[in-house]
Amino acid sequence: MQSPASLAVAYRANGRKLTPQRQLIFQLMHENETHPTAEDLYAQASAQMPGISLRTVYQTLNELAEMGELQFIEIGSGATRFDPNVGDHHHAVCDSCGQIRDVHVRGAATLRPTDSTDFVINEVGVVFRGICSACETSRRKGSTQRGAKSPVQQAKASKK
Amino acid sequence: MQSPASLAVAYRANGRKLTPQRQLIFQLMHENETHPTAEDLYAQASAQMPGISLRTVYQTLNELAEMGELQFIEIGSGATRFDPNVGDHHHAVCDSCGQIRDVHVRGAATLRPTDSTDFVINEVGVVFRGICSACETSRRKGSTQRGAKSPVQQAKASKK
DNA sequence: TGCTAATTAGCAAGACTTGCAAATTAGATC
DNA sequence: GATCTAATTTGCAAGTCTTGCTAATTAGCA
Ligand SMILES: [Mn+2]
Ligand SMILES: [Mn+2]
Ligand SMILES: [Zn+2]
Ligand SMILES: [Zn+2]
Repeated sequence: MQSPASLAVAYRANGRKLTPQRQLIFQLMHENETHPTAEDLYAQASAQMPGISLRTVYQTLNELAEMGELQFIEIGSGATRFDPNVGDHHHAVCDSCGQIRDVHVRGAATLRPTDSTDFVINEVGVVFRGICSACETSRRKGSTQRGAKSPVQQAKASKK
Repeated sequence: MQSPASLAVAYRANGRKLTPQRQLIFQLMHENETHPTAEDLYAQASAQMPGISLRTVYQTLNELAEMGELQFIEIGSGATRFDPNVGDHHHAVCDSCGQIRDVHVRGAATLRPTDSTDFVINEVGVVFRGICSACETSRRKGSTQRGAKSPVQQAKASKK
């Protein structure tokens, strides 16, 4: 699934209706590479469809996830991020700006624990945490780099 | 840091006090292999120290994280789970019961994205999702296994 | 053109976590 | 041991994110 055309098919297959709201959200989500939050999407959707509700955005995202059209990503920075790319890929998270970018990792799919052999693995996810080039650059230019905080701590601190 | 003895040192080093609450939480956390939530810990702590507040549990966990004594784990199932093990290890999450177990993965630390080379990596995390042996067993005994839901969907559904 | 089940919008409420301020206390000082 | 004070704990209000509920609306079908 990638084209809006087959979106109708996917929805019908699930006994669901193809509403303007659903079409818009699906479209916005595929135009967006940033792994946005529901709120992010809501803002974008509102611009093109004034009156659309945040509730509908959440509902649609949940449906699409159920239909296997997208995945949720939780990096512990508050709101859930969503990802229209359900193919084989992984993520690099910048601990400074929170950006999540797609990355590919050779051999990731075949990684296995050296212990816990009695566990049926359905999925392997790799997450890299670090600093993106943009943040690294601005950081060198004398920004106040304080003592190291864990990614989570940082995420939580930035909420304030 | 592992022993309660050095806990005092760690706290002092940070200009902090060694309170009974902090000692208890630290102890409980090291006795616990389940990657419990703050609420889980609060329940355990309350048993031994009636009157301790949930607020204090959260506060202490945050402090310990800042001090590098523990890490937070977010698997998208609601509450944050905490992990007293800050050493090199990874996790296997059961999509059925939510259990998180520690696993080791050979070569995980040296994994690198094949793309995004302009990213300074501080940490590599691997998460396996699947079904634990306990769930797999009970599942075979005719339990009602419904259609596949994503891990997150399942986590959210189980909240209701 | 009507019918009806599905969907939307709006708002209340739930789950988890943090802010705040008054009361308490660990640890230093005398 | 008694005193002092900054740090800590509590309790509760409030914040953030997400979902429950239901009246009004609408897509898709006859
Ligand atoms: Mn992605
Ligand atoms: Mn662990
Ligand atoms: Zn960055
Ligand atoms: Zn299980």
